[in-house]
Amino acid sequence: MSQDLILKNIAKHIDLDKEEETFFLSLIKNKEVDKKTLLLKEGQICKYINFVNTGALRAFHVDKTDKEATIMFALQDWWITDMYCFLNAKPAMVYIEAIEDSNILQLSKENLEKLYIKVPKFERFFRILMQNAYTREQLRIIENLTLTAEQRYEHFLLKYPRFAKAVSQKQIASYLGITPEFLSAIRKNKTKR
Amino acid sequence: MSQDLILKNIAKHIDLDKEEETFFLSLIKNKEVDKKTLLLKEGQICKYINFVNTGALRAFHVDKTDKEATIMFALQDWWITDMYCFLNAKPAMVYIEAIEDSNILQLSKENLEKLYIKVPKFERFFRILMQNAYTREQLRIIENLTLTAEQRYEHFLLKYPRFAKAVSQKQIASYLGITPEFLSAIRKNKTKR
DNA sequence: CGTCTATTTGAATGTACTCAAAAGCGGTGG
DNA sequence: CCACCGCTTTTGAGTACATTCAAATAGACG
Repeated sequence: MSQDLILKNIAKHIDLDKEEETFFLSLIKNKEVDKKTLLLKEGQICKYINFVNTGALRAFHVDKTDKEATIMFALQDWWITDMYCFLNAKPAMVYIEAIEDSNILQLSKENLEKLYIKVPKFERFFRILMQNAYTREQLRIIENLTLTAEQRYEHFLLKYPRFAKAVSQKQIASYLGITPEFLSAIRKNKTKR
Repeated sequence: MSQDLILKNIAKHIDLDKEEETFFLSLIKNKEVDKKTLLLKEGQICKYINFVNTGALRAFHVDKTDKEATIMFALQDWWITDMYCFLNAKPAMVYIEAIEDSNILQLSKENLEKLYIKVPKFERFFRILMQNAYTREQLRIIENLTLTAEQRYEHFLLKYPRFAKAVSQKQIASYLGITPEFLSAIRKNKTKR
């Protein structure tokens, strides 16, 4: 339940003094969740941005035909939320699920606004976070547009070896935008060569 | 060559006083480009973030097999750059091209850093810009993962009617991640019904 | 141990691509 | 003003990539 990790995460981009650290921590809610718990369901208001202190989360969208699309995984030291709905206080389009027993640190929209007012440096912190998220997603789009499923799977393994170990094939398939059956076929072909 | 538009664009998210406006404008470079001019080529250092004052730009990636993937269009009042390379001073992965005669306002990385120091409110402005870009790309990924090409085309027309008028079918196809031939077939099917 | 879910396998199908060729369209120069 | 050029769009046939459905097998967990 230590809060070292989140402070270190913040220190990557901005410097806080003791008082600012204390204020920030006072705004954070600590939450223990078991594997398979849903932190957010479609249609709910997304109140929090979540920092993974320990464990792992997954954000996914479910369409009318019950097809899942994994939007992102978040392992230790990652931030995750349904950003659109968090920012605009709209009903969530995605589910966020614990894929392991996890310890999550939550920052609410209201507290984030307080934080921006009292410690404007956090504008910078979240700017950098958003920049990184944006460029990551942009790269993912390029890959989705130009690569075959097999190539995307290769890239995924190279870029996110931590994810590849932590999550099921079914979930990887839904991140890549293919069926579990086809991912299985891809893996079979790979070993054959 | 007026700078009203960019100031209005900024005023959507933060309030500047006269002095701050003047300082901001002093950092901006004005550029007129003809249709088909490349503002950025793959491999170059991406020095600027571009604001479209008049005209239209397109960012696209070209893979080993010469296949183009359009990353984004930017019409009047939009910001566009190769964000990853702009931020990290890396060689660009994308081309940015004028798809009409355009008037572009450019802000360099160095000047942006100056701006952050002298007018920290801009941290907020670009945070919001990045947030919006991020959530937009995330939505695009969900659509790419769950919808067929025809559905994606429908959404594109609904969401970006301005784009649909300004750009060629070939470019729309490369934004949707399909071949021009297949987009042509989709359009044929649509009218048939 | 039994149950539930994940993964694999294979056949049939559908979606989108490649290649080639024709038709359309816009700009440029004579 | 028209003829020509280059590029975009259309069309169609053949093919490749990826899905669906069903069933068998393997793993995880209480």
